[in-house]
Amino acid sequence: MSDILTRKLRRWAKFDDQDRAALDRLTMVTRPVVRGQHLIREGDDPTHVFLILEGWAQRYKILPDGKRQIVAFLMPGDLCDTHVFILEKMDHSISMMSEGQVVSIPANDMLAIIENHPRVAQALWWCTLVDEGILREWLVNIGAREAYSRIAHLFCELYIRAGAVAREGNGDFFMPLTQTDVGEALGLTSVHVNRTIRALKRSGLVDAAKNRLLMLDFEGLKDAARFDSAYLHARLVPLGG
Amino acid sequence: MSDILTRKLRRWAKFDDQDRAALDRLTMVTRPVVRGQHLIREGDDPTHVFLILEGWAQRYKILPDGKRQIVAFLMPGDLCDTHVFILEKMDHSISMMSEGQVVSIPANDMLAIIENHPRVAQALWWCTLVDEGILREWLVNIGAREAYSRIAHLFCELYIRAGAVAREGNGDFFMPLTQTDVGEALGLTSVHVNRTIRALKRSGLVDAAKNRLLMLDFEGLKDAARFDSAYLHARLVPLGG
DNA sequence: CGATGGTTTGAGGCTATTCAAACCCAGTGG
DNA sequence: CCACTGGGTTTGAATAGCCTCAAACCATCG
Repeated sequence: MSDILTRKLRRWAKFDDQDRAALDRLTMVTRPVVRGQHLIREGDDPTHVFLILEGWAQRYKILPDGKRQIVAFLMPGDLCDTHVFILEKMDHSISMMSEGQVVSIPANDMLAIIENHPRVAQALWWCTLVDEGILREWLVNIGAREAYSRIAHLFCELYIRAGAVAREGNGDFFMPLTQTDVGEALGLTSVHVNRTIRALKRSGLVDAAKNRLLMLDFEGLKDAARFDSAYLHARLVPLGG
Repeated sequence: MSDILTRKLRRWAKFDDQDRAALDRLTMVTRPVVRGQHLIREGDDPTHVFLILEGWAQRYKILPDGKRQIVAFLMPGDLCDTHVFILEKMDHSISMMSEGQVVSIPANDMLAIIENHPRVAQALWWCTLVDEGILREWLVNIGAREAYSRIAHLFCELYIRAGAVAREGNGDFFMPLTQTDVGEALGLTSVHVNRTIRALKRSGLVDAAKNRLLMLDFEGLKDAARFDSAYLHARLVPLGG
């Protein structure tokens, strides 16, 4: 189960046995985490990189007036800030949205693998670029789409990133977001998110249960969102197994 | 003038003569560009990295319905997508907002310098991280602030990034954005941007002329924006000379 | 001097917010 | 086993912020 990183990175680079071994060594010591637990906080001095093995996390900032803006969702296989330890201080926080398992990788180990395993370094670059692409698309989503398509777009992205497209036939997948979370990610109030999600349900596009989202009509949802998965780059090709 | 990159990167790493020489070699051949000219377009296969020497550029995406969302402003010293050539296809376009000078750096030269000059590589990483931080802050800005403080926030960022804080005593600096640009960057209509900017003027915080912004009360503007420059990291320390 | 691109202004309408309360469900403890 | 609690969802009514459409204005430029 903890070779999830290798499996993810392998999409973007051919690794030899040494690469794989080095990656495996990183992910030896896992640590259970509970819902709400912080991996790191704004203002902290980052000394470790986190790898999510199980569960979802959120990256967010808090404004002086108490408002919260979520700027990313992290799911199994995602690395938090591969190179953030270059900076002095975290400018945001990361907390778990569900229970799960994570690995804390010391900065030095990370640096070492980057120096000694160019193919791994390249794959990590790739991840960073994809993350940046997601950030840009979020900007487009919040800046240029209205609530209905905005929420639809987020659901499409999460569906694909969670790898649920090909895996589970029925379209039901783990998605531990509250409506408040959705609002804080998309710049909407939870009240409006509620009303809009029911509109999506009424249209027969999705349904929801606690911690689960049910894709009833993925094509319809993509339509509503004007969703174009190009920005996720190769992510959407799971090539299962 | 074309040592602007070296000067910028020097903030984050100590270079030796070879580092400096390698950087200088990159920026030998400059190319004049006019306002509106594209450096690269969505869908293109990126083979070069661009360095802006003079003038401002914008990074943007176009939606199916024709709406445009600007996701970044680039100014002298900024590199466009240091590693984007790892990806197959551009997922956005970059065009000049004013005339200027740029350098096109072949991907291979870029790769070579990263491999052979670890200090330069590290400084480039730093730039990428800062760019990502800016992207996150834009998300917060669009998602969680109302028009008045949102525009104020953008102006604060541009003022600092343009290096105008310390340099020009009077607070007047080059800023080639139309009100439409501001709107497309912040998720507002140009009409509303117009009204809001006049409100900022009425409050005595800024004034504007063609291609110029005049900071009348930077402290007041920061207040209005709840601006905290931490996300720009070391950028704001110009250490002139 | 007309053309063009950008700014300004007005009026009306819609989207999303605010505030407030009710509701539902799962977990907890008496 | 039922009352209680707390987090999350749902609903309503009133309002604010921002948008749409439309037109006028202004400066610059060939």
